Amino acid sequence: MTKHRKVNNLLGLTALAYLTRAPMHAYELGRTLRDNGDARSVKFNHSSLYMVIQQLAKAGFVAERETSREGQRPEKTVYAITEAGRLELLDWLRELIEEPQHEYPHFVAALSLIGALGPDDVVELLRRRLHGLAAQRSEIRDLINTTLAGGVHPLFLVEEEYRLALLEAETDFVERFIDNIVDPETGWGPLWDQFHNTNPEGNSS
Amino acid sequence: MTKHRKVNNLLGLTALAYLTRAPMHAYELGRTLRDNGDARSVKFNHSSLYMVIQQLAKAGFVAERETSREGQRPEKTVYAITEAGRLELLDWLRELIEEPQHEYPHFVAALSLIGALGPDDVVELLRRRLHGLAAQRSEIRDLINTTLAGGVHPLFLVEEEYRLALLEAETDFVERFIDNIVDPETGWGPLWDQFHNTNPEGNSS
DNA sequence: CCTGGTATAGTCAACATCGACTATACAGAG
DNA sequence: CTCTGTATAGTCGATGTTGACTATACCAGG
Repeated sequence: MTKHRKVNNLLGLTALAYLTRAPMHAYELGRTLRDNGDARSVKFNHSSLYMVIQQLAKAGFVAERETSREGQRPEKTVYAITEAGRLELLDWLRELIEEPQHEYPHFVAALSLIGALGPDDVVELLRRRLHGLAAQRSEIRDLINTTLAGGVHPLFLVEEEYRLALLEAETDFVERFIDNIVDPETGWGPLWDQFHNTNPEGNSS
Repeated sequence: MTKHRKVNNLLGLTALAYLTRAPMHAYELGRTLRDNGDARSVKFNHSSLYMVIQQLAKAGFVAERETSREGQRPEKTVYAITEAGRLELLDWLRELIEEPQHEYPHFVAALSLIGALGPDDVVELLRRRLHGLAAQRSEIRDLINTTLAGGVHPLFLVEEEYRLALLEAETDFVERFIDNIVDPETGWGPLWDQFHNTNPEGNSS
């Protein structure tokens, strides 16, 4: 049933997690997040961070600790997590792990409208996608290998392993899909072509 | 390189696709979308639709065709796709299929912060997730079976097949993850526990 | 005949997001 | 010693998204 959270932005979750380690100001949080590579897992936008922290403060999950300035630089406001914030973090994390969410990946949307393109066109595009997928996979594999080589426990790489698993599944899917289209015996090509030509807009119904 | 599109909302893409079949007004579009089951593939919100159509109109991808009213009901404005809109639709679809996008699923965010919870807790939550995943999978399988039984070509179900493939991959991943935690020989449990107790906030660095 | 639920059709204001901008400090190139 | 690029720290405004609201029509149950 996915609760209505006062702050409903995963950047907020990440902020709470970091603030349990130590009070920080917004910019520092952003930097840590980037350096830690968590920007790969959570959509991170510099200005969103300031907004999210305001929201967290308004909701009582973090509290302003002190504001200071060094020289002529802009003032910085340090925030600390509150007890309510700790509870929210744990509750939210538990929910995210416990309940699979219905999400809307771009590729799903594209697939649902794929009839608007012709089969030859699609096969070519899917082949290019396979290259992209291979690139992403090897990028992740490199990341994992070099990180593990640095002595980090695999627990801290689960999110990358997960991503990798999904990319592999997608690759398999795309390969099967291509086969389904081009198979000279049972391929969907001819039928699709026919449909596409009499009905060049596509999408079912 | 993902172009900056004037309308950057997949609901807009879907709207364009539907409008290639026939001019429609906003509400009708929404209904068709729901009845067609495309609301499962694209995040659909009643009021977003009106906004998106305005955007499409402003960008010149659709044009107001006529406005009419029946009885005392609100006026309805019928929109038709333009030539620019047709081109945009094809170009956009091609891009979505050709280039895998980096996305940010909720579960990835949760995994990246999972150290904030203890291993026993996590195992329990993951087991519950497995149930949820199984439910989602069988829901999709039912949908596919009944639709195919209705004589619909599998091409119009690729998006559900894709979703199913991802859910299966996720299931495998979660099962492996649980094993990695609980394995009495090599399991991460003890180490994780230790880490979690000396450092109850979690997250690497 | 009245009432509740739902389909029709759309608007609106609150809130969220994101790119662009401001402004200082500082290190290195030339 | 000036110039340029980058790190620091944050604000602002345009745009997007969402839930809640308005208002009519229509059908079924009691």
